[in-house]
Amino acid sequence: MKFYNTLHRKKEDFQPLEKGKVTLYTCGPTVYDYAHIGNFRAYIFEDLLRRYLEFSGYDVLQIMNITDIDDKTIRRSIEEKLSLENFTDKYTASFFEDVETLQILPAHHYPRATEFIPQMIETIQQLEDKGFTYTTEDGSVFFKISQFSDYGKLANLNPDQLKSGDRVEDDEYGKEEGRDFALWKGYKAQDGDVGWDSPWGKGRPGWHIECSVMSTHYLSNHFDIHCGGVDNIFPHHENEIAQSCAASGEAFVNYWLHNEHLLVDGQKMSKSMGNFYTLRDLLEKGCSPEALRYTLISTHYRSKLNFTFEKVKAAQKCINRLRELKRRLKKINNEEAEVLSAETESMLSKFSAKLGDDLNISGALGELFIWVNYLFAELDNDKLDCCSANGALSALRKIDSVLGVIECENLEVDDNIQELIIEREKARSDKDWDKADKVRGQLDELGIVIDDTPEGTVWKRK
RNA sequence: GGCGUCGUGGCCAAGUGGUAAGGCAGCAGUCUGCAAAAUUGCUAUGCACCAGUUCGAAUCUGGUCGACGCCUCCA
Repeated sequence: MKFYNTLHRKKEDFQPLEKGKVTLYTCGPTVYDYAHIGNFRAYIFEDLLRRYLEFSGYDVLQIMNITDIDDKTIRRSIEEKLSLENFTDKYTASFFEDVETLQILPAHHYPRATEFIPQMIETIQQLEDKGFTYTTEDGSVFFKISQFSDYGKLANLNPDQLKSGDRVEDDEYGKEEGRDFALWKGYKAQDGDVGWDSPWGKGRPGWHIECSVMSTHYLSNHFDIHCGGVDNIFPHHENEIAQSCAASGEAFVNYWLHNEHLLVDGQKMSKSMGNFYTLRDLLEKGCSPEALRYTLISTHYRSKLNFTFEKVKAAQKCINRLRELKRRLKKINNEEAEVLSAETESMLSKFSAKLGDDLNISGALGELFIWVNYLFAELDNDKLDCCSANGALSALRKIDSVLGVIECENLEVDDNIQELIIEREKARSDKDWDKADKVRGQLDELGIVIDDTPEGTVWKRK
């Protein structure tokens, strides 16, 4: 199994620190708004990684942070006249709802930044004791990059060439050098009633320290994998490395995995362009959660993903095909023993091998569909015995433990749809084809496709 | 300016030296009350362009063109 490690800009064999176990930290949401599908691309990539590691037999411990204290959460909570806690609780809850909707496996812990203020202060104190910091007049504490010789290794930037000033208008916190970053931000009036006491006065933690403290709290100073979006490589992850290594004196993370961004119609998603989608927006537009999941999962994580509704539609068709296969396989006697045919075993091993090559999902799906095509042909020719069918069903379940798109049929049949189907069945048995077709048209408008099989009518999403 | 990614059929996309996986869309046949689904057949002499290495290149080397990202708090 190998992954592309941003730290060395190449694929590397994956060797966990402890045999059979993986410690995984995945950068989570800043809860100041509903997450958009670009955010979810990251979480779904991380979910695929987690599921594949578990599929491969690893015992994974995953931590995801919830950033509930930063400029945006403070500003927005004040705008909405809510306490920071009430404000962030709302969006944290909506995040968890979305995670569930998308069948993302929950992390084992979701630490919130506000729950770790004492630990952050402690770490900043350590850094201060070791001479990595300086304090400014307003009670802010900065990390002094010039003290950390490895700075820039992850982002492949030369720290001496980091321009100071270009994009940093505010030295409101009074740093010595533009490239230094805040560990602790002294209290300012615009922070409202948000602030904690510290050895440096009232204030709040910087963003980067949060991840350093919470990751090592659960996973120890040195752990296996840290994920996030490419935009986090610099400065966020670079700063995390500096803080963590400086504080502990130990190595921090062995493998850094970063996902590329999602584009909408070839362009960056933005509210002003009107191409900004939250999960809720897309569900309202009639996309199914599993089609969205498939869409987000089926492009390699290090490639840019251009989100289009054509892709969602294609994804839905792929899922329908897998579900249809499952339905047909289930029709064959289910009580007998399971036999993995040579084709099925071959598919499983190739599927796994492709994913083992830096999560080559397209290659893996290619192998899956070769097998799917083969099975449909066997089914059509009545060549599949029940034991092989059971084996195939079992393989399908294994595959879905990684993909998470087949079983999650949250097809609660809406009564209206159910009634229409029954109405059409009756018309058909009366050979009232006009009426049957009319009802089918109505269902079509509801996004439902009818499939008359020898065992009765089956329906699915368009 | 520095660092980095990418360019494969109508669309998406795998393939890192041995002669183009897979999905979607499309066309035709079988099946069906008609559909849908499934199935069968068809759809890239070519992988941005040029030159080179090689018996052989989408894959390696050099160059050209084009798209994009990051360079301080955005997944």
